[in-house]
Amino acid sequence: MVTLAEVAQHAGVSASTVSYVLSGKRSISVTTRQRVERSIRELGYHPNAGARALASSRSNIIALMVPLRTDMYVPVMMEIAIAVATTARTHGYDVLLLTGEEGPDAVRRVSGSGLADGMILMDVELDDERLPLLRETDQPAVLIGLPADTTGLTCVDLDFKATGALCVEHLATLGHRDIAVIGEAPAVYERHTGFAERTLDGLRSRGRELGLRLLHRPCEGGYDAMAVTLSRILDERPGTTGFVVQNESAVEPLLALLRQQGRAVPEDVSVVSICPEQVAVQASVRLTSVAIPAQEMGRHAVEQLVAKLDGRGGDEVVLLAPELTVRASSGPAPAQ
Amino acid sequence: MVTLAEVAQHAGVSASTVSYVLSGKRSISVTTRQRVERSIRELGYHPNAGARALASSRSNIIALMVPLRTDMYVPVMMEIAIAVATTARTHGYDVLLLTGEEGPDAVRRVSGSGLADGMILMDVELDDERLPLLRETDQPAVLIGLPADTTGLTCVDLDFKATGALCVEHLATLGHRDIAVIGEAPAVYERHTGFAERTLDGLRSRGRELGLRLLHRPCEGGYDAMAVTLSRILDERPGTTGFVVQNESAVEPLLALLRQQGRAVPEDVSVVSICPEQVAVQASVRLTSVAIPAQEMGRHAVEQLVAKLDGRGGDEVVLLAPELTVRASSGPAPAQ
DNA sequence: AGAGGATGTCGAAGCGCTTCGACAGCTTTC
DNA sequence: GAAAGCTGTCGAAGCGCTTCGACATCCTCT
Repeated sequence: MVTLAEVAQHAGVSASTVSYVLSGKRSISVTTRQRVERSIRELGYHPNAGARALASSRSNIIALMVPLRTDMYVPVMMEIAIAVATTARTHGYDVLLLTGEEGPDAVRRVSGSGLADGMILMDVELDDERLPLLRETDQPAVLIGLPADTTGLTCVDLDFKATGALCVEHLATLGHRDIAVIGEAPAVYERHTGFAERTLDGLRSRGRELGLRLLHRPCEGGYDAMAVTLSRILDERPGTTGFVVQNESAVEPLLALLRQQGRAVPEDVSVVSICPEQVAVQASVRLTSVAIPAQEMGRHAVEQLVAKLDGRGGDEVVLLAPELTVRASSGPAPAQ
Repeated sequence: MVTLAEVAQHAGVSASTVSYVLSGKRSISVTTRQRVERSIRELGYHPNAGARALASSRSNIIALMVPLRTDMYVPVMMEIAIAVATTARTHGYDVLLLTGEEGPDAVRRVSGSGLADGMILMDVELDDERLPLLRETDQPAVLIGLPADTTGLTCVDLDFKATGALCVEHLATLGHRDIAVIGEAPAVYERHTGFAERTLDGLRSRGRELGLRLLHRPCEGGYDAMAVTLSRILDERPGTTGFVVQNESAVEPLLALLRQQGRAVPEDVSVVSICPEQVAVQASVRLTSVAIPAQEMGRHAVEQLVAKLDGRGGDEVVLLAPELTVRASSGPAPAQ
């Protein structure tokens, strides 16, 4: 293993000079710099991460805490994780993958051991038990998701309230009056995951303003659960012509069931989905949807965190504006 | 930040004693150990990761390299990643998430900097460009997937050849003679991803033994691509009654199309899928399938790697035996 | 009783890096 | 032309831990 000292000797300079070439924290003459850089290349030198962390008390590592559960939004999580990892690299950071399993202790362990310089938490619940710890250890951190109390925290998320509003607006504009909302699994609401509630809030408040009739039903996803949910909805509100779906694994079953019942999409019924772009495009009917900007969220989170670590910028809540893309699943409401 | 020295002072012992309590590498009297452990708890001590890594040249970190591409098997990847992370924790390791973006350089960087003690590579291609590096730096590593040349490497994977064989056997047993194989996207084959080719190998060789007629077609997945692929298949082999599908995003479109054409599953046509359990269960027809044991693969990979790092065990290729679960999508071939 | 072996603890060296202060050799300034 | 200021480089200290050899003690054999 090549060390700084060996590089220094090879280049005929002192160790500190090599260090300054690497960090750029002091000015170095052009000739010296080039000599050192050449030695580094020739010897194939890579600074030892541990030594660096010890001496500088900076590990250049960001911890990413993903939920253990794999019951929802897996592709979104993955996309975020990958975006976090690649964005982090462009800022010189690596990413440590923590699962929710360890629970809040992970926060303590990571901040106590100096393993990571900061953390990004995904799947934040409204009243997340990791937050008190985060505040008390004042770990630089960024949340993906929005807890109930955001004071002193930096958060990044899609503006789900606006998303909900956007969906009903679109359907209202097309003339739909009776709208059913197929939501996430009941467990998601029980857990008080913020995004589900905020979406609902947006749907309802804008729906009320527009004078729509809204019916919200959580749904486990999958074909069977969707069948039950759908028939209940149609029993209760036979005039339903618009659907807003916020549950990836309910989308395709819903389309299949509607088709099966002879309800044509979008002629008889319009469907708007809140889901990743890929799902919307690959569905059996190309879906009018509000995309979940997973990459953006990951990127923003890293950038906020890096800014914090650099002493720039403070606590901020970044809500990304939703964008609705009209595709083949929504159209004018049928004449009464 | 609490240091070892502070703990030592608080407990009235030397620093080395505390270190030995922590590592268990020398015997310590019960009373001393308890005193030290108490101090650790009271002060909330966490060993500094950097210092530890520097002194011991062990970081207790495993690097996990996931593919950048998110075009296939995303939930599987995620499940593996999570299994890797949680299993690693039970062995005292953390996981560093590397994306394919950096390419082979990541191997150099990680092994050069001592950032990680070993690595796990996912999505290994038959002739993967990371392998020479792995061999030359002799990084302890485990591959998930099987390259062409496995000498000197430890690999973990599903036995895809046996998986292919199992699928055709099942269909043959039910009396199907004309079988179509819906494969991964053409790009996957072009990239020479081992698992796709091995599956095909298993399908073909067992199919030949059983005297079946096999037709293999790659497919992009999604509704439209599947529609084209299916109609081509049925043009060419109208008597096809069995389908083997190895492409998550083709499964549901296939079922929808068959339904639409009035071909009942499993009465007229049987479908066997190679996919994660969840997909099989949630499909509109519960699918007879060979599950991709993502968790198992992640767990095995970590265990192999940890064994290597502990100096136990050597190079080995672990192929997990496939298991076919019969569900509602396969049945006896229709009478001619 | 004294040699020899366990057992438990300590001191010190050193892992590879960053960073601070020092300083030699310049150039600028009045 | 001496004082003052830059620039570029170096030496040394120290980050917090592990680990090696040394050394008391206390047992256990003959």
